[in-house]
Amino acid sequence: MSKGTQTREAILATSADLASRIGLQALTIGNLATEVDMSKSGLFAHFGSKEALQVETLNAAAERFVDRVVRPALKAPRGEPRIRAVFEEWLNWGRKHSMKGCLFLQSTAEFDDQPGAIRDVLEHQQRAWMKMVSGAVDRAKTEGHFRDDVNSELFAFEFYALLMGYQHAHRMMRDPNAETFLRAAFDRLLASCH
Amino acid sequence: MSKGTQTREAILATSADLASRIGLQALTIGNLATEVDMSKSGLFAHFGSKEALQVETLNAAAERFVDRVVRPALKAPRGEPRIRAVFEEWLNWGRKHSMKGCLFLQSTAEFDDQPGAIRDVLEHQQRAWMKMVSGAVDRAKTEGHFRDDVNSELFAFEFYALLMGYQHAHRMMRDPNAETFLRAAFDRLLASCH
DNA sequence: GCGTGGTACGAACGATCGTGCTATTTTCCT
DNA sequence: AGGAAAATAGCACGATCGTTCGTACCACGC
Repeated sequence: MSKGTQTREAILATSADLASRIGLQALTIGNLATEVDMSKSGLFAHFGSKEALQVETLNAAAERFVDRVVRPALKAPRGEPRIRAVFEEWLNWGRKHSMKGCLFLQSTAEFDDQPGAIRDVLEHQQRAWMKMVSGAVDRAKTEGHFRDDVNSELFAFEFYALLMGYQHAHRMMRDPNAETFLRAAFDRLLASCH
Repeated sequence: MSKGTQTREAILATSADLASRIGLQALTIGNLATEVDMSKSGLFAHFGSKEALQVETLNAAAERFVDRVVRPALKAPRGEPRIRAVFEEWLNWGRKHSMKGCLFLQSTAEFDDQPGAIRDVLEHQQRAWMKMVSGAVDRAKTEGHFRDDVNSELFAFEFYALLMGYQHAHRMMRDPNAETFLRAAFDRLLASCH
């Protein structure tokens, strides 16, 4: 790996980190440069514009998300087990970034009202994620794990809602029961599909 | 009402409006002053600091929220009807601010990682809201609408999660089924309490 | 091992940030 | 109606924003 792409990846990792704490808008080239111990201009040269930096931060983070959440879950058998695996991997991933919050949820809230390249990337990512979940539900139906009349898109909606609710309870309210509640609600959701 | 508090309220209304679009951090005294057609310094004099402006924006918005969502719902009979009323009023309130997003959900995502006065205010508001919901559930239990073993805090968790999920589906994904999904999930939640 | 191109830096730009000060205007009470 | 008080504006400040430019360095293929 050339020196260029090497520092580039280091920048993007730190950027995702910082952005998930302070937000993708509040991220500035100056404080990011300080964080990675580079000059503003040296860092800037890698991306050409702040918006490009933001977009690439999201894309790089999404790649890592797929690597650490989606891909591992694919090792579970199709259908319901895989859905449970996605759920567990997501939780694990959240624990790793222990207290740093989810960049996607944060950015989504920030940019849902601001048309532009960033919003477009986010919407595309979210759509892929939702499709992945509803696809897994469809498979669970054909495998016979779920009833035939289960609405897979509705499932994805509720599933995503629970994850958002968990983040809120965990990070904003510091509710020690957050995970317990999440699991209870998730179990109830699964049970409703049998 | 004196001139001062009058412009002050106008500022706070516009501020909540603007903040719910671009975020509470991205809100600047300059663009807010332009929006309300005042000078930067004239506006600034009302609050003394940006943080105070942000805090008061949240508090003023919370007052309006109580006026337009919580208070009207109190006219419904205690218990389950009131819970349904809160749900409907929340949806109505969202429709009024048609496409402007929820300031509280947005700000919560922005500040859940940033200790300070703003986070404190948000946490306090969220806690009051959750307590209001779980309190209504408790009442529904004593009224006999809900089973005795319903966990009111878990209900509040799921309820809030659904509202967040709806906002996400509606605003980020522009999903035309968002409301349908929300209602279906809410009905399922209620049904699980009978 | 040398040259070339990719990589990083320092300085500077105009703009805007939040925040003071000092006038000036407007409101409100007697 | 007049005068104190409140409200608003004007101007300036240091800091920082994203971005540009010229230049130095360092890596790496020949």
